[in-house]
Amino acid sequence: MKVLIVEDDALHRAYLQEAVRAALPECDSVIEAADGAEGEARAREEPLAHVVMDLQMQPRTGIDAARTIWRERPQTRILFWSNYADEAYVRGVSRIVPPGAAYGYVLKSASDARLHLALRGIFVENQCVIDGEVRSTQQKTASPGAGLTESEYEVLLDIALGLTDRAIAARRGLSLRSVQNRLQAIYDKLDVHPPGAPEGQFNLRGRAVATAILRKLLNATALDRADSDLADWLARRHPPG
Amino acid sequence: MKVLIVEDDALHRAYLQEAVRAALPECDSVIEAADGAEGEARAREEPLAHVVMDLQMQPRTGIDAARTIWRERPQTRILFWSNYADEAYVRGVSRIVPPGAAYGYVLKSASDARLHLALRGIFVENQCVIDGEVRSTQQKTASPGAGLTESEYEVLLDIALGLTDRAIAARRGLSLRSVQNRLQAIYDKLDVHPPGAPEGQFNLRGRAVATAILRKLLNATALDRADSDLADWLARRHPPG
DNA sequence: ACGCCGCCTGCGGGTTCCCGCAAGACGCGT
DNA sequence: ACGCGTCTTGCGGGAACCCGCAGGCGGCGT
Repeated sequence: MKVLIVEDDALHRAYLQEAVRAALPECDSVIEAADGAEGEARAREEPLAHVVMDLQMQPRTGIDAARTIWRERPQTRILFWSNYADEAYVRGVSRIVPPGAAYGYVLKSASDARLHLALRGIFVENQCVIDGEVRSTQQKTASPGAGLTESEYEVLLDIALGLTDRAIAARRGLSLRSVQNRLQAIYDKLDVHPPGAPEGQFNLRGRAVATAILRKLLNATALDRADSDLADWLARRHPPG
Repeated sequence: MKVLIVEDDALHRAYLQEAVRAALPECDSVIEAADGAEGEARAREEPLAHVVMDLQMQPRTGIDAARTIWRERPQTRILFWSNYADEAYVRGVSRIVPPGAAYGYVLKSASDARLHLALRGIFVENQCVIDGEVRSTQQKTASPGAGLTESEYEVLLDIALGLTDRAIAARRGLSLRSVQNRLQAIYDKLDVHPPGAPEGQFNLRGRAVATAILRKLLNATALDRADSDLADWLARRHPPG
């Protein structure tokens, strides 16, 4: 068995190397990559079916790398190893995992034992191993009470990018009023309406984005990706010239 | 000489311990703390004049800890050791460093040699040691051409929090129009005006926040702090009841 | 078929935002 | 004192936003 480690922090990389060798005696070769792009290249070179992946890397993130790896070989088993369980990350991962694939999500703050179990569970037993904390935020997004719909989440990204209602309507193929309906649903679910403060204190649109960021529903990398997508779409609509 | 290390990641803490012992043979005792609150406590217990401080910690950040340490003993020398050179962090540090104090800002991606030099420069030679990358973003904020004024930055935080123009005016003691002037200056400096896209594509207010985040001018922790400040202010204005 | 429920859509109006114009206020150099 | 630049404030209007109301679809249980 070969294992690929993609992680930009040298200390963490060394620690992972150690942990993999300890947990997987059947592993005869460990390959390291220091960022997303290098990780994709290594995975392409030789048939690697086992990857440990950091999420926050520059400029290509772990999600970017995982997406291309899974696109080429959906059976690859990937263990995501991250500092945070932000909803933005969890959503990002959920969106790209191929049907039936085994993967894992373990926090860097987890104990050696937890990491050990996850490595064996995913790479040997073909299970999905998700840290409890991650699992709970995962469930929050699915519950229909709170938790935004996928389409509401898209609109949330759009207002976070600073698009007008009209632009969102054009982009998502909706009427203006439908966009505003989604917005009201978002305001409602994010509980933006002033609790004790007088009316008119908040710009709901702005406040929604702020609370989304404060609740880790949005983060800088998610915004970054959304902004590139938007740039692409704009370029297609108004070809350069 | 005693040195205090405040860092939540165990691996990085161990690495720092090693680096301090290697660079400072005159250091006879190294004390460790795993978060901001513990760091403040340790610094208070014994007269510690030399601190290495991580910035991103939960729940009390390195900036929080440094502020209280410096408030009690302004002569303390602090080396900030962080993953990023986000303008939000750099601004946060600049705001709290006491006049004449020696401090440093080194990135975690720096080489052992750079860290070594910084440790000796700050703790022994009483110099300020700022990584080049950090220095350049520091200068960007000072140049009057680009770079937001302190007061513009405040207003930027306010709109990022979702306040209305009127609320900002009340909070900052300005007229409505002045707030809008600041906003226009922000829109101008952040280059929010549609480059090729047709007018009406963007909600300038929202777009300004988005580009500020994309350019690392704002980040989640800065927003978090601003939101607490806002909550305090609201509580003072509308006492609970 | 019928009613119910959810989502999409148009209309209307009250509020907020964006910004050009112009009149003070303050500091600063000559 | 004078002129100049920067900052502040008021006014006004066009655009965008927030949202209640009402009608039109499509699915689902009885």
